[in-house]
Amino acid sequence: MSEGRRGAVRSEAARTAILTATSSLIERLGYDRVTIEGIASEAGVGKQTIYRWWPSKSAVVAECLLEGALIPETFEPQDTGDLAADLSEWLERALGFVSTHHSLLHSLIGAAVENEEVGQRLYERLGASPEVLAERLRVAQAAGQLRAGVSVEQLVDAIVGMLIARLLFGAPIRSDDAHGFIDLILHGATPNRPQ
Amino acid sequence: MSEGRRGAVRSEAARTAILTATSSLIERLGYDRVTIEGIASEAGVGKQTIYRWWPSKSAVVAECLLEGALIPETFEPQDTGDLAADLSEWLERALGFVSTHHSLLHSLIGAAVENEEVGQRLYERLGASPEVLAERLRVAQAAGQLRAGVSVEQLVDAIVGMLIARLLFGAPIRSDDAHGFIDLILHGATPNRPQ
Amino acid sequence: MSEGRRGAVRSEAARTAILTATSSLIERLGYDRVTIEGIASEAGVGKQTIYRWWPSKSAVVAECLLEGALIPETFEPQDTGDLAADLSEWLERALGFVSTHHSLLHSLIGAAVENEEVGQRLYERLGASPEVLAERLRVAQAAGQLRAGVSVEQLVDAIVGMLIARLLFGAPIRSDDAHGFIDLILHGATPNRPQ
Amino acid sequence: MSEGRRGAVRSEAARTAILTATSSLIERLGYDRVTIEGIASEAGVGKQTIYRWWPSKSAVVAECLLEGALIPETFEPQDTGDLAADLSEWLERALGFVSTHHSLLHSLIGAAVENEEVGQRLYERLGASPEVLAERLRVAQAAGQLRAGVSVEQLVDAIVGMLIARLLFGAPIRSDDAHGFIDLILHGATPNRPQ
DNA sequence: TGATAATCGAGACGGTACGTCCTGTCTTTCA
DNA sequence: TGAAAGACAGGACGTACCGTCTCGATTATCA
Repeated sequence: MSEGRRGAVRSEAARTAILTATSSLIERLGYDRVTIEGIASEAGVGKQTIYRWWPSKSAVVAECLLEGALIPETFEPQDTGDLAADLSEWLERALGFVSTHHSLLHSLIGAAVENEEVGQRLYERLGASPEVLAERLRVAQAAGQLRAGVSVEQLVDAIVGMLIARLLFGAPIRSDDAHGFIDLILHGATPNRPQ
Repeated sequence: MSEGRRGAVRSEAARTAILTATSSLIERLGYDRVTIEGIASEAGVGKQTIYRWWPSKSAVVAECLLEGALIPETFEPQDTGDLAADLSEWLERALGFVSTHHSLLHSLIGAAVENEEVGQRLYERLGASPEVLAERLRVAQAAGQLRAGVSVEQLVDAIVGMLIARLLFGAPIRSDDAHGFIDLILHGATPNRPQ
Repeated sequence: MSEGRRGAVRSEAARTAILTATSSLIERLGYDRVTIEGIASEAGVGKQTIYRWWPSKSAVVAECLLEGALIPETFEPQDTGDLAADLSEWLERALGFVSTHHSLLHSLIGAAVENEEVGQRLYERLGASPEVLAERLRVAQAAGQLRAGVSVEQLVDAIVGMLIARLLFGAPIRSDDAHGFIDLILHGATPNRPQ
Repeated sequence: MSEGRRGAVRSEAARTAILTATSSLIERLGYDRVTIEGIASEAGVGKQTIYRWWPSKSAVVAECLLEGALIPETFEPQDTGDLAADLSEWLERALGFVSTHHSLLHSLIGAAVENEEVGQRLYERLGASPEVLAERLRVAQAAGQLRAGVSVEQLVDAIVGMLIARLLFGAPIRSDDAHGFIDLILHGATPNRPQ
């Protein structure tokens, strides 16, 4: 078990202070106005302590997301058996959060561009991770609630993509869009479907 | 009629040189490694000439997009009467472009986070502008090819959002996803639709 | 006589406005915080109008001195026949002016470093020009009031130099130093002189 | 004892490189064509390292003078008991130096206008510091070699001032002026002195 | 009296340097 | 020996001026 490791061990206090400071600064200033020096100073920590454990600012942000320091809530679709209701209810909650934390989310998309891991963590936090949203869809697929040939990945991309697109392009976000959007996705845009 | 404007007039040569240099540098280095100083030097222009006409790097990029300096091609859905075919064909072209210019597009999303106008111009260039994609959909709606109650905006967001989501989250992009995705959107994910 | 000069003639109004603006700005800001653009703007004049007639900022200052725009008073030693009294009275006035316009004079020394002509004009304005102070001394020399072998130039340099040295090195300047200094210069520092 | 100072210590190598580069550039280009960026580049140093320790270009020059980087020689009057001979010999050396380094000294007067400390250091370097030239004069005063009522400060100002005046106003400087000037100062300009 | 030529205010232009901020690395001291 | 403090080389920022140029309007002379 012991592999001859000597000397002081990584300070949990410092690590926590860094994540807290980062989250707080991002909320106050937005991602791109946050600097490593600002984090170090806010956290009462040396810059080197940050660089020792993370390769970049965006990596710290990724860990903030992982720890729930930035987005404490979780958004998981339920499984009541009613796919449309479950998805609508989930998307309503997600859209509600996004609309009230518009600038935070906008910031995080910026971080995601720099660092793919941030994107993944963000994806997960909003309940759209492979293990959560996709799982719910796969359950539905298994229950025959999805057409044959429908790609779960495409389905997820359509839903999450709508969310991202609204954030990026400044379109208004209202949680009561949720039902209509899920209806569109599940039942299609055309009036008649070939059986 | 004359509104008393005196003094030398804006140099079109300088303006063009700046847009050209910016486009070239973004393609070579990626948006976030491009600097105002780099643009000025590449364009053979003083920094002040940039700051005189644009407030920020991202604003220059927005104008590059507007002028077609970054994305010369345009992607407009046709109107053959067959909505599914038109959209599939268009999305296929767009996905093809995106997949072969992955890093450019990734860059531009970064610029779009900084500057909403970049997002709008990017949106438009990909054929998803209100005047183009949405127009095609409205035509379809008028022709009864869309269900009542379907929001054209949501439809567009779902399609473009998918594109953005793939770019951001590193998912593979292949132009032969187009048909399946349009089918999903138009006909829905569920096997039976309440009539 | 006429050498075929065609076109508009130099605007005296512009010339005067420039000299006035320059003098005013130097008094308010000090020579080195005055800029050509500042002068042009204050004078309501185009930059080119300054560059057309003067090669540099310091040349404008030299003309300001020449016109008495910066130092309206003149300081000329009288000739009552009493050399010591004349010089004391003159130096007292000069030191009085210098002590009450300390920062202006300091500024002008800066201009003199850049442009020798400014030095000459300054020199003249304080009454130490070859045509004035040196002339008074030459009169005294002719009247046998100066020793044989005494160089008038050295005498002038000693007096004016003291003034400059005090300005440059921040020593206090009081007009009642004048009598003692002239006494020193005229009668020497040593108690006994070889006859 | 320990006053709790943590962190890396000031780099003597950087400090020396900056002073050396500054001196070299001033000699090559003259004070006003030297820039902070030029110094930094010549010294292989970041600009911030200059701004961290000096508030301005002229402050760096003051330190150059203090370290003897610009004027390595020192000019101190001897004390052989013969005041006139000591001062003549000293002034001859000083004038000799000034005449062979005319443009350097001209430059330094420009720096002295910007920064009083440069003036003081320059003063000192030429042997005219309170602790040196004035001391020699005070010794002479104590030995009864100066008249009662003669101000040592005025004496020093007359001598150094002559030097400055010649530099500023472009008068020729020749080291054989020294004897005559000291004779003038010590024995006065007038042929007869009231006993 | 119209063409020519010079001036004027205005202001854009290519540049240079400013002083500040931040990056990522290295060094010193403390606990 | 890990962590704070902080100095370091470097690079970009956005601003201020430089000295030149171009623009349209306004004089003045000459043909």
